[in-house]
Formats: sequence, C-alpha cells, structure tokens
Amino acid sequence: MSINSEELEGRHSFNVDEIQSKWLPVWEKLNPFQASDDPADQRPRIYVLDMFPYPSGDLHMGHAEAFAIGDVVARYWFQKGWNVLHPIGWDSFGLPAENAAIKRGENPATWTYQNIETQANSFKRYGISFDWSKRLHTSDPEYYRWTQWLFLQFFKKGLAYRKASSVNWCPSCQTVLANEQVVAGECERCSAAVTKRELTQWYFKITDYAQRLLDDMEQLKGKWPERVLTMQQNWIGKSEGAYVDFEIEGANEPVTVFTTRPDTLFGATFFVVAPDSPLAKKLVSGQQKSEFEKYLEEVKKTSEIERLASDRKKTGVFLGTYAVNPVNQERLPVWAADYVLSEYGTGAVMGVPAHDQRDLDFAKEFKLKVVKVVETNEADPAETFIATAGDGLLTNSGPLDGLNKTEAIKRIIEILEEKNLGKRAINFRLRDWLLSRQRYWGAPIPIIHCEDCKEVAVEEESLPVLLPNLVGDQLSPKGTSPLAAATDWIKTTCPKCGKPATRDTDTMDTFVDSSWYYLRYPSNENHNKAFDAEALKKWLPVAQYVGGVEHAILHLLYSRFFTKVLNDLGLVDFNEPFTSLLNQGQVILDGSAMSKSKGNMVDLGEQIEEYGVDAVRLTMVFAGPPEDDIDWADVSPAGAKKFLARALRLAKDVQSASDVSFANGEKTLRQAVHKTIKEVTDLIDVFRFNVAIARVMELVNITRKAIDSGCGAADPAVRESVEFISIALSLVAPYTAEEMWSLLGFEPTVAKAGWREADPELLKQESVICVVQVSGKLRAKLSVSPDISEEELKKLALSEANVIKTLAGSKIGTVIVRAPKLINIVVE
RNA sequence: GCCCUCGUAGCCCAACCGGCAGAGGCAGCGGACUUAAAAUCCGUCCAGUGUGGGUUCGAAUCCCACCGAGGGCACCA
Repeated sequence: MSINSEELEGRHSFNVDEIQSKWLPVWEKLNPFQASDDPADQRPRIYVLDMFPYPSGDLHMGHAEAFAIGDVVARYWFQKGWNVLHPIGWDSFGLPAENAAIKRGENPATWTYQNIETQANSFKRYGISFDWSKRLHTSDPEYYRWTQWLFLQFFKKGLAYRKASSVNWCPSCQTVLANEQVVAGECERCSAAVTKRELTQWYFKITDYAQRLLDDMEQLKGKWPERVLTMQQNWIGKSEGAYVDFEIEGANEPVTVFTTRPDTLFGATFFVVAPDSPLAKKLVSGQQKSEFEKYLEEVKKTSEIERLASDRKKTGVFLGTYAVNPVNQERLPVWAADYVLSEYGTGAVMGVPAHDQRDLDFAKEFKLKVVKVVETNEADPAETFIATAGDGLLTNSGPLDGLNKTEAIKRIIEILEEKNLGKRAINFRLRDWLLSRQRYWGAPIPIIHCEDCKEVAVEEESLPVLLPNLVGDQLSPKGTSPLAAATDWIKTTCPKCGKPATRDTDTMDTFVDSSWYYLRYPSNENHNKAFDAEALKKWLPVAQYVGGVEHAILHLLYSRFFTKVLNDLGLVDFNEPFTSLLNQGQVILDGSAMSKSKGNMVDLGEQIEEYGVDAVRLTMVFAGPPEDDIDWADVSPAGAKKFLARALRLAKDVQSASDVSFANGEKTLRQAVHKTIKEVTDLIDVFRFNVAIARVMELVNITRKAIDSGCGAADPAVRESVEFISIALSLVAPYTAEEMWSLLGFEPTVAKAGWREADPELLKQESVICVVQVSGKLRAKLSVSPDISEEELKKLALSEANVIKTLAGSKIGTVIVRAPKLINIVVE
C-alpha cells in the first residue's frame, strides 16, 4: 500500500491513522527487535525489562505510561547498536481470572488467555519494541512446572517449610495473605479488613536472608531510587539490642526477652508476654486461668485495624506469676497484653515504663510502678506520663550509675554475658513469606502428604503437577482451596513409600511466579531447565528494570530473596537480580488515582483514537520526570500531536539529497544540532526524558526558523538536524519518526538508524557571554573567547562604560573572576 | 510519633560543581491567513524561587527553624 505524502502531510495536520496502518505491517515483517543469541554477534548485550502486566483486560493508561518510558530506554540502546533483550510476558495467574470464571461458568484460563491476546495486540499497536519470541505466561504448565521445581529446591534446602501460626486472612479474597500484602490492616488487593486465623501454612524462610537483603543494598545505591531502598530497609526493620533471661518463680525454664534498651534493665517494673503466644498459656497461674482465657478470646476477636488504632487503650491481664529481674532480683508481675506481639522477638518484653511510652501507657492503665533510671533532665515520667527515651546519665542502676546510654548498653551487655544471663542480639521486623493460597488459579504446591512419610516432595520427573480442570461454581471460595474439592485429583500415592496419599491443595502466592520470570525469558523455550546457564551468563542480571513503585517491598524484595537463594544453590552467579531500577509514576486524574469506583477513568483506546499512539506516548514521556505522577488534567496530548506534525513537516521540507555531506552545512545550525545531540544523549543517560524532549522541541523550532528565514531548506545542516530529530523521536514517537525517515529518503527502520554522536569540534564555542557584576548586580555583558585569561577579562570588564559609571567615586575591593563566565567587582 | 522526598510563572516543568531565574510545553493575550470559524503560523504578558534566619563577593542551589504537600514505617520492645 502506498500513501501519497501530500495526503499525509495535509499541510496543517497529519493523518495519524494512515501513518499507523502504513508502518505497523512493515515492522511486523522486519521484526527489528529480536535479541540475537548468535555467539558470533560481538555487539555488547543489554537486558532491558519492564515489569510484566497482569492480564486484567485491555491495556490502560498506567500501562501506557510505564511501557512508553521503558521503551525509551530499550529503543535508545537499540539505536546505540547494542544487542538488546527486551522481552514481554504475562503474570497470568491470579484472583481476578478466578472471579471472572465463576461468574461466567468457565475455567480461568479462558478469560486469562483472551485478555492476553487483547493486550498483546494493543502492545503491538502501541509500538513497543518487544522481542516477541521470548514471550511467556506464568500460568502455562511449561512455566509453572519450573515454579514448582524451584519450590522443591527451596524445600530440599529447608527454605520452604510448614508451620501452624496465627495468619492474616482476607475474608473477601477467602485466602491467607503474606505480611507484605497487608497494608494498614487491609488486604493489599481488595482493601477488605484483614482478620486472623490459626492455620498451618507454607512459608519461605526469607528471614534467613534479612541481613544479606540489607547488606547487598550497598550495590544498589545510586542505581535504585533512594526511596525504594529506604522502604525495603524499613520493612526489614533491623534493630540491635540484647536478649535477657528472666527466671520465673515456680518455673524451671527462664523466659528470654528482646530489648533495644538493655541499659534500662534496672528500671523494669513488670513483665509482659503476648497473649496469643504459647508462653502465656505456660505462665498463667491456676487462679488466673479463666481471667486469661476470657482476655485471649477478646484479643482474638479484635481486628487488625482496631489493634493498630493509635489512641487505643492498653489492655491486659495479670497472669498471677512473677518474673525475677536478673540484675537486682526485683519481683516483676507477669502480664499478658496484646501490645506485645507473639511474632516479634521472643513474644515477651520487660516493662520499663519510665523510658518506653507503650510500657508507660500500660503502667498508667494498671497502676504499676514507674522507676526512672536515665536522667535526661526532662520532667518526671511518673508524673507527666511521658516516657523519656533520650540520652542521659544512668541512675538507680548499680554498676551502670553515671554512665551514658551508649556506655551503659555496652557495659550491661558485658555484665549479662559474663554472668550468662543474656547476650547481644539483633532482631528483624521482617517475617517469613507465607506463600500458601486457598485459591485455584495458581501453581499447585508440589507436595504430597503421606500419613507415614509426612510432607513428601513430588518427584521432579512428575512435574508439573497440573491443575485439574475446574469451571464456574467449582471455583467458588469456601475458605479452603477449591482444589480440595477435586477428589480425584487429590488422591495419589506417596513417592517414598507408595501408600495412598493426598496432594497439597493450596496454590502458591502469585508473587512466587513473578520472583523468577526475568530468569526465564532468555530460556523460554528450554524444556529441560528452568533457565539455561549459558543464557544467564549472556543476559543476566537485568541491566535496567522499569516498573512502578508499588512493588517496592513486594515483588522487588521477593525477587531479591529468590536471587540470593538461587545464588546459594549455585544456579545463578549473581546475587542481585536488577542492577538498575527506574520507577515510573502513576497516571492520575484531577489529583486522585484513576479508578473504576471513582469513575474517573480515561480510556487509553479513546485517547489513541483521538490523538494517535505517538501523541499519547509523547505526552506520557514529556509530562515530567518519569518517577512523577502524571495528572492527565495537566497535560496536553493535543499539544503533543501538534508538535509531531511540526516535526513531520520539517522532514517534508528538507531539500538536500540523502547522501549530502553535512560538512558544508551552515555552521550555526550545525552547532545547534550537535549541542542538542550532546545534551539529549546526556539527559537520556540519566532518565531525564522530559528535558531531552524539550531539547528536541527547541531544535525543531530552530530548524523551522532556519528553513523559513535562515539558511533555507536545501542547506545540508537542515538535513542533519532533521535526521537527528527523526532518530531522537523514534524513541518515543516511532510512527512519526518512521514517516520522517522515509520522507528523508531512507529505508525502514529508523529504530535502527543508529544514534548520532556529537562532533566535539562543533561543540566548541567561539565566544561566550561573560556577566559583569558590580557588588553582585548585573552591570554589563561581554562577548569573550572561552579561553580568555583572568587578567584580560578583568581589564575588559573595568573598561566597560557602564561599569565605570557604576564604580564612579567608589573604591574597588575584591574582584572575583570566574573566567570566562562571570566577573564580580566588589565595592568596599 | 519516627524517617524519606518535594515546594520556581495561572498550570506542568527547566536552570551543570553556588555565578544573568527560564529551555520546552499547556492555558491566556495580540497579530497574520480566512467571507467566517477551526486548524496553522508569528509575536507576547506573567514569578524573584513556601516562610524566617544563617554562610558567601554571590544562594532556587549549602546550613538551621518553621509552614505546606506527597510517600514509607508505626504498640516491632
């Protein structure tokens, strides 16, 4: 099909639809974005990866932004001539598919794979530079077979284990959740209030890696957004302190507490254990048993949101027993209170009301003694009920008296260690990753439960453990996994002893699927291995990862954990999966996130219909720094479209031949072109895409003027400029750029035209403007040579008429010369 | 409550290692073209950088305090 460029140009606007339908099939045929695995290919390799999408429907504005930004990076490396791996796949297990399937009486696969096709087509139209041959879907048996295989590797290493515990339960999703998936007491996915349940579930031992997850952040500094690192640091929550053993009257075993303030040990006046911990049951005395049981029932009924309310009164119950302070033999009443968490530390704390606000609140509520042991020169906590947590000299503390906080901590730990009553200790806030889900549409946990052999790994040759084909109502949530209802599927034999046994009926958290997908892309067609060592060596780790900040402590933390485990298992030879990370913001409308419930959705398809793919992409990238949110009310896709039309018109106007030598071009324009090349290159290197586009816009304006009222359309410099504009625009507006490239007389595709290098000769300036200040105020401007000497400049400045006038009658003090840009004459 | 990031024109955003506050865009205004409008083109108005101090010859930039916005953690001992 040939489209006459007269029609395309339309003088004032351009026909977006025609350009799009003209070039899309050409690109499909050229397939320019396929990564090369040819060993003879000497080009440097780079792996650019976008966080893969969940196939919830068609692509939306959020995808449009994220992938437009990721594509700038990928296309930049293509232009630079690198061998780029830029794959796409789908995170295709998950709850929405299951809910859709129940409604429609189908299997979740139907809805899922339909949506994937829709999104794949939209991606193609949106012009993203993917290597489609690397495509994967986490719900394919060929993929989840390896998810299961990896689970088994973890299991064999003792890093996947089952335990009974009080777990987060989402009543709406009808499944348990990992800690990371509970946000302020609500389900991260559906915002329902999370409750607690006592269940036996599978966990990954991510806590074993807490220290390394922290330490290895050193490698990521400067390469990952600061705030992501901070969030992960907060989440891991390392705290240093000590374990201290307290004897319990009438018990054989001491109880250990964790404290970050061992220096305040002499100020302990009571002892608290978490009511839902086994400790509480063990410590409660006969008389207090019924009181305690009653309290425990209440605690269990309290929702997470209630429990977290900051103004909530402290509650608790005396257990009728006493602990003994190891350093001064004081008797401390033992209480159970729900402000102490069974999951953190040892589930028991010493109560030091004078120097811990929570303990003080509790002491106030139950009229317990307050003993000050650190003199901070603040009002007495016993009177003000404001705990003093600051530094000061120790008092009432025997051997610690007179020491400051740091010294006292050091000393008391020495004392405790000497007497074998405690030791230095580190605790993490991070909990193990609960990975079981009571849902259907996920990878079945490849474990067989045998009465005799207990938990037995499915043999690797038997993988994948395929999902049974359940449809519609069979998937309705019942509080247990729908797989439990698939009676034929459950029944199997124990791989160890051959006796009848049953399959585990839970599926894995979908974050397990996404914790390793980046390893699979280069090996997506390998049927013998999860990932091929050669392929890993070629491409991994991911050089540039692009995605939203919402995964700061979910996907990104889990992936880092996975990589470290696989590194320990000898399966990968790096310990961080993503060398560099770029977070893009969200698209919002009128200040709030677009959402169906708010009804403020802008439809991506409609925007593309109205302005075209290029204008939408340009709008996304030009709106501001990539990490900032875009308020759609603040941006102008119409303006973007207008700019693209202007750029395209330049290409139409160029009158020199495609083989003309630029060297004869008009120098001023050439200098502007090369300055722009330099600046745009530097800006893209640091992800300042919005500013890079502003520079290209500037060059478009300059070139327009050169054509209309300067050197004219036939000057080679005009061609040089427009060629660069076309190449630069190819990163963000591929259709327009391709059309320009074609108008300039070249064959497709501009995507691989090659990035332009700035000529240093043309970057040199013959003269610069020097600012002359008198006492900091601008008095004159001089046009001088860039390598003018300080003396010369000073002489020149002092002979300037306006300077002389200003200086008249005053005495010259210091003269600050910053050749060649500035000179400041200070008057005394 | 603790921690992090950010406050520049009506709006979105630039401004290198402290050196003329303005590159780009949106909106507005004026003009050209048009019978008119749209579109297009040309031109143009607009802030002294959240507030108050400090350092400096010189501060949007560095330091301190405060105000405001956004985000993270939050009964984690």
